[in-house]
Amino acid sequence: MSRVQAAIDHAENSCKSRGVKLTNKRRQVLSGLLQSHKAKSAYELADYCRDEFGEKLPPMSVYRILEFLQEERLVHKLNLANKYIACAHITCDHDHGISQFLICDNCQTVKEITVKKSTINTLKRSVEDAGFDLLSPQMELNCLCHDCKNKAA
Amino acid sequence: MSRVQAAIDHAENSCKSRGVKLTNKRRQVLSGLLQSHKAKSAYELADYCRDEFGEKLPPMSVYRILEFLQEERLVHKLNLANKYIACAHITCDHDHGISQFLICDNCQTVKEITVKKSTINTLKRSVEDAGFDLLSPQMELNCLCHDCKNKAA
DNA sequence: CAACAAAATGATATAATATATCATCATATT
DNA sequence: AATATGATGATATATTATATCATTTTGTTG
Repeated sequence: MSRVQAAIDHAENSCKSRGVKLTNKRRQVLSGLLQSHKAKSAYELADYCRDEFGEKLPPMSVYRILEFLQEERLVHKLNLANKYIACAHITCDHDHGISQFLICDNCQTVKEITVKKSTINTLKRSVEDAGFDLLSPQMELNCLCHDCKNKAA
Repeated sequence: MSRVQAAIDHAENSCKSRGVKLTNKRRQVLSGLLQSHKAKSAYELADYCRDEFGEKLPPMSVYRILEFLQEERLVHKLNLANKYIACAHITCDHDHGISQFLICDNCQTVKEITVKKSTINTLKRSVEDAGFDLLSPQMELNCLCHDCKNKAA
């Protein structure tokens, strides 16, 4: 079974157990995101669904679906580029921690990594020292992936 | 001398020593950002200049000016909200490190703090372990400031 | 099953953010 | 003054996002 299919199956189960529905359109949008290692905009996803599944999906619907998928923790929004990407941990059953997104400045490949608990705690402390409570940290880090680095050299 | 004026004076000098000009319009946009502890959009800054200085400043010019100010490290873009904020370290002469932006979800106040070298190094290592080189990390953290927290309680 | 309620999606309009491009104005330098 | 460079204006348009009302689909209940 493909990586994409496995992720979709997991998402299906996760939704079922949370009492919400992973409808056909939602599955299509999710698979559009799972397909690639680059983030996609809502409009790109609308195009993808039209081209891939022959279904006209208005951008408005895509936005609603993305909102749903984010609530179900299946998708993240990358604010750096105003695009969306599938959560890398769909197939993990356990609730994962705080994510960092490494975005290659050159090829736009995105990699999601999880930070250590201790680093998070350090962070939390410095935030609290500054008079704030951390709600939902999400770091988007401008990087150069080693593939691109090597090509450039 | 006011905090705003002090910052503008510093910016002035910094630009001079870098061989670029802090023009009138650029100064106006910068002062619009220095004025508040909340981030402002390019269009809000255009309005601000019109209202405050009676100068019609087209959004296109604001974007160019913001680009200039970012290059001169006087201004940051907050991607979380697609808004802009003055650098908190304009009046420090030394080059500051990597910034975290704490954004209150409730009142939109932004506070810029600098992370410790050791935390940065930890971060760098985990990024490199994942096959990426860190270019310019900027963390924008969704927070609740203690003022709002106390009011809510 | 019919009737109703709730959830999902469609359609349309419009707002907000951002970029591309060419024209004009201001300022330095010779 | 002539010219070059940098800054700004004007305009068009692209891109991302939200608001709102209509329609369709699905689920529940009598």
